[in-house]
Amino acid sequence: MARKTEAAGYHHGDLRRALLDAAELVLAERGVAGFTLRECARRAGVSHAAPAHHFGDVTGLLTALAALGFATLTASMREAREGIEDPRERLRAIGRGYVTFAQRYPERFRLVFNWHRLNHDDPALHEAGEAAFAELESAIRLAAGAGDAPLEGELLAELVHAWSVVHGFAHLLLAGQLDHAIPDQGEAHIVALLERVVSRIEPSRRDPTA
Amino acid sequence: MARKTEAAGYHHGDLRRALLDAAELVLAERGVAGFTLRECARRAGVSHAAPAHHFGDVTGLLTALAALGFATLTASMREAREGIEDPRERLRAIGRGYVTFAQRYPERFRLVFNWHRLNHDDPALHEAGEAAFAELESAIRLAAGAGDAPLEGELLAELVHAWSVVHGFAHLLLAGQLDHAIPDQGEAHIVALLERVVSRIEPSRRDPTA
DNA sequence: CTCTCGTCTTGACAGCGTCAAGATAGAAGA
DNA sequence: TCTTCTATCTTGACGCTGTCAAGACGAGAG
Repeated sequence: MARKTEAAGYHHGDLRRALLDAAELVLAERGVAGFTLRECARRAGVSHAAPAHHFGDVTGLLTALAALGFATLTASMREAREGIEDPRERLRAIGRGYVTFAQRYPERFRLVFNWHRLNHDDPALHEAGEAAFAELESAIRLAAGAGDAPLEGELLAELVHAWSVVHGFAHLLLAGQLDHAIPDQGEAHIVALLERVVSRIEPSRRDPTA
Repeated sequence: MARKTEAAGYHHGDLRRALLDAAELVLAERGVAGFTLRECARRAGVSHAAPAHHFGDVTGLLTALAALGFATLTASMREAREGIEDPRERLRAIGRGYVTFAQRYPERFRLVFNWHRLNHDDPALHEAGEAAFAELESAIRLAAGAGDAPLEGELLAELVHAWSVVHGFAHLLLAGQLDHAIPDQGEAHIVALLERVVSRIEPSRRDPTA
């Protein structure tokens, strides 16, 4: 509805965009496992073989989708840290944004970090992943007061620790594993728990330049 | 080869076991995404519809496999903590065992924490997951000196933090995301990094009974 | 007006999960 | 010993999937 041009002719006009939109829906509804090229084509109103001309195969479409997913993740982290000046609080805000993304778009989160069914040589995917990583890295550097020191030793450990914490929390949450620990799965409980967990990220506890 | 009975008759004898063995191989080779019932049946030397009589559908077989995977994870954590008395070192050893499992059996790890394609109402799966969780919980309680206090507040946060750290590290490692941070992916570098990250798990830093 | 080329369709193929129906063989009962 | 029963496994079919080859279409260039 109200798309740019609802041209139903032989040539679609912006099929690539339409397929990505459809794929987004299919992914959200059916997950990575239930994702189907033909269903995407159906929703975009084209034949089953049309997607091949724009994305090659199913891996190509999922990879393009994953690149967009990374962009959304980056945006979620940026939005969360907006306006926060204190370096350590800023870092934790980014962590919250990371988990928020996973909660809001669970299937996108799963797709983006899915080893299979993704073309890891794709430049767009790689670049989008780098951008998300850079968001984390710069926050860590700021919080640790590391400037542009080489990313190694305790500084690297601090980064990987922070990343692991939020990544693991998000994954456990989506996998329903926190049910083991939290009987009451209310949103408020989750937020409170995340707050306590994120508070364990304390970059300047040690000398990051060691 | 040298299976119990190599009976090639109409009745297999221990087809359930044979299918699980075959499925283990298929999973390791092709991953969860490339897993197929028919390939399992082929390797077990039976018809394509035979697995249905023992596992219902593909979800049933994967769920049975996941239960076994949880058992392996539990064993890996137990083996890692064996003989270690110091509570905090014991907890970190369990974390190392967790990551070791993921490195040794990447597809099992992915399967076990896969929300889709698994029957979460299955009692065997639930029990096996509970056992793995109990390993972590008891170690946390010991390290925090919490006795049998209710699992909430800072104690709960400590548990979820420790779990998130190792779970996130394992996932990032398997997803190849640590390539962003570590150019040299040598095994020694990974181990050293994991050691530094795991050392961030410090249960008695605060009052766990708060 | 014609040609060309990128875009999309049609049709086919093998592989997949699942279901229904039938074949088999070991065990249980006469 | 012979029969019957029942769990186990096979066969065949269905619609779905991804992918490929060939052809139809249409817009823009010459």
